[in-house]
Amino acid sequence: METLKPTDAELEILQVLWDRGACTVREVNDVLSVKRDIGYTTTLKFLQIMHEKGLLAREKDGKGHLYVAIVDREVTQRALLDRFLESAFSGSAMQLVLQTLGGHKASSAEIDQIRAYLDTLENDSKQ
Amino acid sequence: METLKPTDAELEILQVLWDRGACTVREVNDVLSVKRDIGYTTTLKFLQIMHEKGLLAREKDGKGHLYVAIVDREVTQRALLDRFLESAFSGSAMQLVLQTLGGHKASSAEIDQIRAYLDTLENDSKQ
DNA sequence: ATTGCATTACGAAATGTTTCGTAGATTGTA
DNA sequence: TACAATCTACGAAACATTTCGTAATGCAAT
Repeated sequence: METLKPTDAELEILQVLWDRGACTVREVNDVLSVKRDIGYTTTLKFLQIMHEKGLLAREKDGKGHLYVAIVDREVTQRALLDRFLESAFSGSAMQLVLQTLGGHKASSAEIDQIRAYLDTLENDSKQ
Repeated sequence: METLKPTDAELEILQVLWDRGACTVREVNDVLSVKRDIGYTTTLKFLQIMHEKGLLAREKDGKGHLYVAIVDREVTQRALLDRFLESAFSGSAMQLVLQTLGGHKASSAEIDQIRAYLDTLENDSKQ
């Protein structure tokens, strides 16, 4: 089993498909075009490559195709996170969490949510 | 100002230099060799490239050189984190924190440390 | 059936990254 | 001084990723 390691462009497309479900090439391209210049056939090529790699499924839809993500969002994020944690933070989850909390203002509600989650972590470890 | 975006190999080397301070090519190569096969001149080439790019400084040291990281560890990690957060988690710091806490067991002490930090965050926001 | 338009398929150029071979330079020691 | 060991510089191959041009195909409306 090949390690799950989408390229930047592939990840960009996965986000679109995770958010919106099955899409045509044109739909994906329209979304990507908002953020940056990209040709239609470039987007098409990415989708074809990702389909070959087994990241996406596709089905016929009238003239063209619908593409849909096969790989699970959370599973993929977890794999990416593990890799990133190791390469950028030498595996220190603690440092990553503190840096994240420090750099991106969280609302009181979010802070409470994290507290609640910490509580469950602590309780679980005491079983 | 060019965006701070070290490649994987460059990041690997930065970690070594951040941990150990100024190093010779041989020292860096010895560290990298523990994790994977890599030729001496490969390591040398990386250090030269990183020096050209302005990521590293170097000074003469007897026969060879000593290389030292110019870019700051926390600044670099922050830049990497921002990019990663956007590309892998669509910018949701919350999701990233929860996934990190969920996947990597933290000690009670670490959990307490995070709680303490959340407290300061909440207090600061009330000023 | 023919035309026109959107789509697909293919291939390859352009770019970025990693890897190392080879040649030449430097230093310490016999 | 000359030899051996170690280091640097350079260039290029190997590999991965991104990008798009062009040609072929499918479909719909005339």
